[in-house]
Amino acid sequence: MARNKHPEETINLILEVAFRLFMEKGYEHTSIQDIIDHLGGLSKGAIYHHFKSKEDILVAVTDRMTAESNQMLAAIRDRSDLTGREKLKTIFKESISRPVQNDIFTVAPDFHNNPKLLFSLLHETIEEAAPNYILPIIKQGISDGSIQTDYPEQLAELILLTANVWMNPMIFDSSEEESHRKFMVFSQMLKGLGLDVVDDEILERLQELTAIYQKSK
Amino acid sequence: MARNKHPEETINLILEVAFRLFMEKGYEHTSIQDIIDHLGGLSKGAIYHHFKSKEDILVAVTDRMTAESNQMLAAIRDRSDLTGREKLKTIFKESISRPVQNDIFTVAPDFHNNPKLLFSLLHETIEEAAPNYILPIIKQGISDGSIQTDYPEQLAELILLTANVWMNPMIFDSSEEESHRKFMVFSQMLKGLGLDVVDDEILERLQELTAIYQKSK
DNA sequence: AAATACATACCGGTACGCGGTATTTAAATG
DNA sequence: CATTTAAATACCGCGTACCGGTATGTATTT
Repeated sequence: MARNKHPEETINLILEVAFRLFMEKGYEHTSIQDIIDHLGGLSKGAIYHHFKSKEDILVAVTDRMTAESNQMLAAIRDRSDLTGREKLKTIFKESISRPVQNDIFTVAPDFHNNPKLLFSLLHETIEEAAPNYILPIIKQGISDGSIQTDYPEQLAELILLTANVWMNPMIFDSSEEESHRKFMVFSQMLKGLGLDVVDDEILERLQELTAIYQKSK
Repeated sequence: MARNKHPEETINLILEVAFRLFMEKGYEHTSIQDIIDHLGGLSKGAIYHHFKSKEDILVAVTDRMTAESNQMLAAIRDRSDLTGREKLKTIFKESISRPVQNDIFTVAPDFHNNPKLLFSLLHETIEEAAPNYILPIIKQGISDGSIQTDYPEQLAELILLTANVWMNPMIFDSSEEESHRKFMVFSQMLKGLGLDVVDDEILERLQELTAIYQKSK
């Protein structure tokens, strides 16, 4: 295949194909050859020119998956018109109406056979998203008096772990009712931790979303 | 090597070797040949006679890992001299003094390079341990009035997810101080969910254990 | 001319299949 | 009860297909 004047297109192609295959067959059951076969003429050399390993592709894929959501988190974090508590509330509303991974919901992936991808996401959640996005907001909330806690770091982790993993219907398949009950426990938990950020509007939107996901399966 | 009259001994040997290697080097970096080399003369044929795949060995290994802990949970669940809340309290005490996977703490495995094993454990926790052991106890607690909740299933899941995954120093490497802070948030969370089961004795033991784990690394 | 974007041929290692053999177990026979 | 026999089981180890990754070559762009 002829050399591409815009290599980023090649990179994007590789990532799109890899993403789709990782979702369909799982990371471990997707071979480099599988990816090549769906690249439309490109070869192994192309892949290993742009990525140094298969694992490197996985990291790039997960980065891509979380990029959109992270941008949203960063934007809210950097606003100056909201208290910490209001920012958290905004995040919950946003992540429900425009769910964490928009593309993903159309693919309906199966995390059950994708331990490596799941782990990658888990890692991203705890090591990146929690300290970089949620933690600053909680700290601000402590300063402006809208949040009370002695353990901001742990709170940030626990919130994201619960929200992004436990309540994630792609990871733990839940019926609409179960999802709702999880959310009730979640909001009760937050209240118990001094974070009263869930209102009725959020609750309604969540139920709608879960219904949509169920139908797409 | 001569044929063993008691094949279960061979199976046990394979599982013990596999367990150790999976812990030391991770599942993915342990080859079948590695296992064979530590089997004392047994061959590839022996392995594939008793197990149908490498993955099959992993499943058997994780089953073994959780068996001990599950026995403890079942024993407490079936006692008739305790309220639901007291049972939960007992479980926390037990799982701290004799931690979930006793062997593991002496091996100090690296879950960071073991996504498959981690996933296995996660799955076991949510799909088996929570509904079969914690849930009945919570339900009893509701009956005998020692626990109040409208969402017993979700509570069981959340408790175990938090305790077995988030607070697991093998999964999320924490300093002694961080572990302590996690535990404070955990107990605060339980309190907020209507489960006041953590006392000072439990707290002390946890700190001791974390210190031991830190030193063995 | 130098750097970049790919292609191709190749390497060591992997999980696993499979034909074959030795041993044990159980049933049939004397 | 003793012996033979048939079948099931435990194990061997080479062969195979495939895997991720590398080294090197070639065409295109800058």
